[in-house]
Amino acid sequence: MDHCSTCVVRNRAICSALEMDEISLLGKMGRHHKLVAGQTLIWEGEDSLLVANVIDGILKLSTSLSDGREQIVGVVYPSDFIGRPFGTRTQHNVTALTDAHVCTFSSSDFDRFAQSHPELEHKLLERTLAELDRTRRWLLLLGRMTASEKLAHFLLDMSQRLVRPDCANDGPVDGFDLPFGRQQIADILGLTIETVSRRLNDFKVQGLIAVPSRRRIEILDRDGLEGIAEAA
Amino acid sequence: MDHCSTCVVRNRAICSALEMDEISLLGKMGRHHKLVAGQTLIWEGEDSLLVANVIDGILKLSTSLSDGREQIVGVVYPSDFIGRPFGTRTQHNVTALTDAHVCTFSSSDFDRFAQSHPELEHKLLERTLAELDRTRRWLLLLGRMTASEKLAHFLLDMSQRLVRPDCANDGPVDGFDLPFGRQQIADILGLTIETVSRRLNDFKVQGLIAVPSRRRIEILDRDGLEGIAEAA
DNA sequence: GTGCTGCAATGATCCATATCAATCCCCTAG
DNA sequence: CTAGGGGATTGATATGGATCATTGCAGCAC
Repeated sequence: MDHCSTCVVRNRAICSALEMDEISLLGKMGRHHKLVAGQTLIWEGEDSLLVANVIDGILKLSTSLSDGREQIVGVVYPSDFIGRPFGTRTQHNVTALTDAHVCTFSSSDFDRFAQSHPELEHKLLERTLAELDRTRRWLLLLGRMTASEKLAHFLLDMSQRLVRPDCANDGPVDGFDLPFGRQQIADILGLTIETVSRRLNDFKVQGLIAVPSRRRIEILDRDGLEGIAEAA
Repeated sequence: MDHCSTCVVRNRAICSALEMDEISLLGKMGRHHKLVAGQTLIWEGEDSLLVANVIDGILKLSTSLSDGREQIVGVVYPSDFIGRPFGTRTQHNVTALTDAHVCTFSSSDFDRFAQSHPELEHKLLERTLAELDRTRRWLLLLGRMTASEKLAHFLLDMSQRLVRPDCANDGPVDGFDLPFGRQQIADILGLTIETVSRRLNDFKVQGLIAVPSRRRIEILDRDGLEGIAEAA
């Protein structure tokens, strides 16, 4: 597969510290993949050592127990990295939630490139530290919050994340389309579909949100929601 | 405060990629602190930009809600790093669980040093990636496991982590002293003290463990515990 | 239109864990 | 020795969310 010019261009955002010809070098090493919604890129326990860069679309990282209980452990957006460089196997499934484009690298190619480009490693470190912080806040949510608090947090978080990429990014939006079905929301928050549905309905009744269609959410009373989400 | 030779020596473990004189340079920038059990090094929301390296002892990272509910989001062992370099504030409390020694650096000093020592950044990246994986597995535990499963996992995890530093590290040990009280176990697992106590007692009755004193645990039937902890 | 199919909403009931309330058991001070 | 105190255990009860079952509804094929 030839190198993909989209990857080359998009990698610019991530490798902004590198000069142009090095960016295209990285781009040439990558392979471009189209994923359809629901398609899994990496399986938990699979031994393909793969690293990727999301060009477009939204993906989930998930792990599950043998009896089918599933927990989503991360949601990945355009320009984010996927996978585990430096010789360790990826620990979770990576599945596209929407149609998506990714640029994959063999872990060893990427490692070699990264080792000789400290600026890239630095960026990666900053991102990883930020992701770790986000994941730790998520622990608080899963371990100590009620269903309503979880959902309020989730909706407020989504309103900040799901800004349309084509528009100027100026803060949270009050109406957005979730890339998740109810089951996935449940798997993010450690709840069941039914509880998600009921608490969402509570919010509707209380006039905090409107749900004009299955996946569409409109926040009507942001302060009210924040009141439920409470203090950090 | 003078630079601390212990820090210089211990930093060797972390900065093994660096030559000796650079290690002592880093050591010289650090300040050595003694912490007593229960003492808090960094408060959530405090604006001290601080980074540290644990020399000795065990510390917890925790966040809490305004009404007092607390979640431990990380446990830190000797040689681990604490804090958030590169300009972001630490997001959680850092509290010593045992008496501890740490070597602190001002975030800006550390950043400057790290930027010019890619080997250090690389190590830090590897550690951060590993910690992220561990934290994501913890999400599964908090979101989808029952109290018994949580506790079984916890005990098995402890038996691997709490190898005595003075002994050869050859795998998990079946008897160990927890550095946590019941409340802290509860705050790690997202449970209440009472539930921790009861499930622990179940394990005792089932002959899986013995609890000769408050903080001591002896694993009598490892396979049995693993059966409860189930599949990943 | 009719019927199917898959998700979401609603309802009824159950149960694991939280909550509230006593003890109990070291451990230390005197 | 006794007394006091903080953590841990144990007990009784409440409840949030899970579970099981049904119904509703939008999209699509025919």
